[in-house]
Amino acid sequence: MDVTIYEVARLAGVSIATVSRTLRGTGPVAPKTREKVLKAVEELRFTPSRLGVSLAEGRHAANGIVFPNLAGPYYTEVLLGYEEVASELGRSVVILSTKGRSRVHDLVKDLAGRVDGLMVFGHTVPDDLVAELVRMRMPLVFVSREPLAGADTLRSENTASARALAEHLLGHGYQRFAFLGAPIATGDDVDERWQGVRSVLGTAIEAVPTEHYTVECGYQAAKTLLRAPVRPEAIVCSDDEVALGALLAAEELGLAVPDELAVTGWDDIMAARHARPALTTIRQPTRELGARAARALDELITGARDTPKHLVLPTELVLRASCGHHPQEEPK
Amino acid sequence: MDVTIYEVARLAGVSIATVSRTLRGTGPVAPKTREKVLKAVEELRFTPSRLGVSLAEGRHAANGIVFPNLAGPYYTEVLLGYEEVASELGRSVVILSTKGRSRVHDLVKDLAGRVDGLMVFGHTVPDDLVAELVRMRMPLVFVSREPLAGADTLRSENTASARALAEHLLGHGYQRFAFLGAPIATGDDVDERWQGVRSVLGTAIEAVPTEHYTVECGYQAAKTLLRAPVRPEAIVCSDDEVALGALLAAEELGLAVPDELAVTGWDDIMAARHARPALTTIRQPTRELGARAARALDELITGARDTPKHLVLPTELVLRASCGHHPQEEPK
DNA sequence: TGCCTTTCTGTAAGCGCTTACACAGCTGCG
DNA sequence: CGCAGCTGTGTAAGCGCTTACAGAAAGGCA
Repeated sequence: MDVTIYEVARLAGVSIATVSRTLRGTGPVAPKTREKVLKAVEELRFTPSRLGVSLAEGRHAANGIVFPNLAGPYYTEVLLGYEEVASELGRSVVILSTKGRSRVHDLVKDLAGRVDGLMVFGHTVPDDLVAELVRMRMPLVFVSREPLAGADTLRSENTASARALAEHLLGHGYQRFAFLGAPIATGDDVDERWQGVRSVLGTAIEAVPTEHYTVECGYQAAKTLLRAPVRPEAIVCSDDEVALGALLAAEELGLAVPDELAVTGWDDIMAARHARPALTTIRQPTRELGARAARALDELITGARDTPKHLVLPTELVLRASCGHHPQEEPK
Repeated sequence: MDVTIYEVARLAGVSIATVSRTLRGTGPVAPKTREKVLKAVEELRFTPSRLGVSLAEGRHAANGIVFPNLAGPYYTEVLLGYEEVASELGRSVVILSTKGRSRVHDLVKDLAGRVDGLMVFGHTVPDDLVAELVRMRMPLVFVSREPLAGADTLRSENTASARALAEHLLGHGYQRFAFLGAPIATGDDVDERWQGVRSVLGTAIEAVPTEHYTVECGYQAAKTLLRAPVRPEAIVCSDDEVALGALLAAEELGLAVPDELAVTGWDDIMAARHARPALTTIRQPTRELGARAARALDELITGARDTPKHLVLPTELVLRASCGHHPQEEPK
């Protein structure tokens, strides 16, 4: 990244404008001139400076993404879908993880200065900053968050599948339930799941918070819960990782799953399939979430669309062994 | 990102140089002037354009990272460690996934134009491009690749732990082995693992290739392998995902693990712990790999160091149920 | 042959910052 | 009182590109 357009121009015996035109294909260039320029470019191994181009064009050709962490497969998958499409559209992806960070505000702001648009998970960015970004017309797509004005939102369906799950569990004959991993923020995915489940089970289900949505926290909370004098027959978990923790706790306490205790997860991460018993869960179209976010962002950035869009993608109930026995049962 | 330093200067009644100096803290500024400037900045909600700053400073304040994909937890963890430290050092992270991409050459080149330094996994970048990047003195750190001139390399230990694993398996009394997920590139991690294992087991172990290092491919290859007239007593897998596939295949074929078949993985991903039987594997310091890469890159970028460094991080054998029964055995 | 187009190329003005350099106004000392 | 030495500020030259505009060369037509 040392040789500039000037040196190419000098070597080719033309002006920098001609070099630029040749390389970008804008404006007419005589075949002979083009040849000279290309030869000089080749010889000097010239690559236009991204900085120069961006400054002149007034665009970064890059997208940002803000996520809490990448620990689980969920965020990873979304990120992959996002990066793939962004790359297809000629944009790089700049990442920012907020987990365990102070100064999130500054970090996000810095990120915003490097990109043409931003995808944000849930509530990882403080509300006042969101407002500021909206005000300065930064193209924004939120994933897994309730709709808000001035930005796209993209979610996977939670309430209906939560109901379906709850009804399936009722079908198994369970009567006492717990929801492990109670919602932390109103309007986020977990909150919707909780609302959906409760709308079916009513007072038969009790919300049990966990500190984080991790295996470890799920394990701790489940151990406490399962040691209580009256324990639930089925534990609906906020996500697969918490559910895996619950499985560990059950195993440790000598409770057979699903015979003595049913457990369900959410997301269908890889470990869900490999756990024993395999985890009943709800599959999200993670990859597509990311891909759609990238496309939506592109529309906003290019100005192909200027009214926010709010989309909800369908999910799928995946029945495995952890919620009870299914002789010939037809998955809904 | 609309208001420029000129407008701030005008509003504050000073020159742009003074604004710049105030904001950066370079050079002296009279208290009263500073006040005026800060007030104007506040009022206009001014944030310096990253592009302008970078162009003038001649640096991006960003690092790149090239990985094959993010499917498994391995790359994810490394990425997280990398991003965390990079962010600490004031650098953003621009990602590039090469999986399923044509034009990798162009994509990497574009990436190189956006960052001050690059971390690259294994052999994801074509050799000629690597040579070119080295030639143009782009700071480079390779992870999980054999040392090469002109760049840092960072690996986790493979050979010794492979030997330890092989010896442990011999201790269980097994005599026929297979290595599932045979090395694809010479000098990469898997190759080293294979070499290490073979150096102990010699002709008692046979290499069985898989198309990719995934659960699916491991499953397919294992099924074929286990149906053969003479099947191995222990399968050493190139990584955990392949091993999980092997577990699935064994289950499907009605083979009890570990009683009729031992299986081991590599990496210690989350699913390894939750599989049943839990997977014996070798833990890599993934997070630290990323963190160290970011620091090494920083040294190279700032010029604190100019001779390449080649580092190997230790790994740890994690004994679980899948390799056989351990009554009171002391893990090595 | 002369003039109007077209085609091609160069000049120069940004894009938004940083910073070397010059200079003005003060302070303090001999 | 004069001058060296500060401190504080502005001017202007980049950083590496894109592109509007203008002008030169060449071709077409009457």
